[in-house]
Amino acid sequence: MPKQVDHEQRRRQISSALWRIAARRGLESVSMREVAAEAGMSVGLVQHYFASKEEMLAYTSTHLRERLEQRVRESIAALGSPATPGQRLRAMLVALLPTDPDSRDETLVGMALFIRALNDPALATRYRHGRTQLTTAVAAQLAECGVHGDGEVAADTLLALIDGLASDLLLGHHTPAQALRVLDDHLAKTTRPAIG
Amino acid sequence: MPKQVDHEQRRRQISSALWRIAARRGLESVSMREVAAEAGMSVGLVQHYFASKEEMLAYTSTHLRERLEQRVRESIAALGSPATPGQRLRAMLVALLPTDPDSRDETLVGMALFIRALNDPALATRYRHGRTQLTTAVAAQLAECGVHGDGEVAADTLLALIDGLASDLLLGHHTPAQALRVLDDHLAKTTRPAIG
DNA sequence: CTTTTTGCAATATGATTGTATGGTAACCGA
DNA sequence: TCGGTTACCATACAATCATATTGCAAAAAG
Repeated sequence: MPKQVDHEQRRRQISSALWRIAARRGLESVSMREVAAEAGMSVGLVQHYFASKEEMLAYTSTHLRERLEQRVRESIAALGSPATPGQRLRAMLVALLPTDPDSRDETLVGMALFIRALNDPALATRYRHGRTQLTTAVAAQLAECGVHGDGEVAADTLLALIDGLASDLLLGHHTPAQALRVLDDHLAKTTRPAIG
Repeated sequence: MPKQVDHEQRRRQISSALWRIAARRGLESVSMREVAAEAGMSVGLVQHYFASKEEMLAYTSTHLRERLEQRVRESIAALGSPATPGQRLRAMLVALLPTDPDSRDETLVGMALFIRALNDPALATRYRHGRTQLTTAVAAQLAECGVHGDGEVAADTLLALIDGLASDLLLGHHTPAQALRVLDDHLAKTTRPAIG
């Protein structure tokens, strides 16, 4: 057989082509042919790595999620070692916002896939688990900040706020600076009394 | 000609068929044939009232927006005449949340159309204007509550929160009761000191 | 050496898409 | 009553879709 190939890398390569198309022209423009062309390969090869379009979209969905988690980790790590819990919380939340072209594309496609998943119970369940994970992670950071009251409600509040700000950023209703102002304003009012 | 027909009513009827399909099986399942079948008419008749699919989607988008504004008005009106500014603000925000099957369907389709609009500059501009209108309206209600600080930031915070809560409701991460708890918690912390 | 197996492409298939066209029947204004 | 307009349907059309099939060349396995 021809030189052995890294399956996972090929899948990522195809998936990247997919969300480049989806980001530029929408999920509805994603077809086997378009993806193959963008990835610079034949339709048959795309089929070789993904049995169906559905499988390709599902893979992209988890791939995007992994990249998101990585961005969060990197954002926290970039703070350096002497960082306060409050700084880590903020870094985490900011990393969830689409503030540069790359994250903008990822968020845009992620939202399109999310909406799509709402009409499919199985997919929706996966997103629901992911969403619960996020709440848990944010609540943990909040606990380290020593906030008073129900940490889970506070975490859900923050994540809902982030989700809305993300939409506003994609729409162009906010600039990144404006979105950060809204976020910081909220953080100041809700966590500052406890952080001191 | 056959008995004169109310064009606007026909358009609404077709548009309703469209978002019934979109809510149940997603925007990607919306086709001329499906819409015609759901509306109980021929494809040709749908074409008679909408020159293109794009026009049909655009109409649905503004139709949904009108219904949203109407829900907000009704929600405020339902308070009765002796209502505090704080109650009016809350009624307005709650009306934006998908808390029953009908509003759930509308929000779901509205979000799908929103994501779609992000890849079309002209449509995005319309949504941006609508979003700005909302901020203005909420800021006005906030002003009546006599809040301190930047009313526009507070309004944008509230609307971003609502948007995120709407997503969480659609996903099933929150029940309506949970979403209201998050909203009320936030309102208490941000407006109560001023309302007294 | 064969003999598989594997990466990859070309093409076939049948369904579905948005839209265009041609028609029929009903009703209005003249 | 008659030309013209309108509501509506059936169907045709070319494009595009996801997927299945076939084939071939390269390299690993025997």
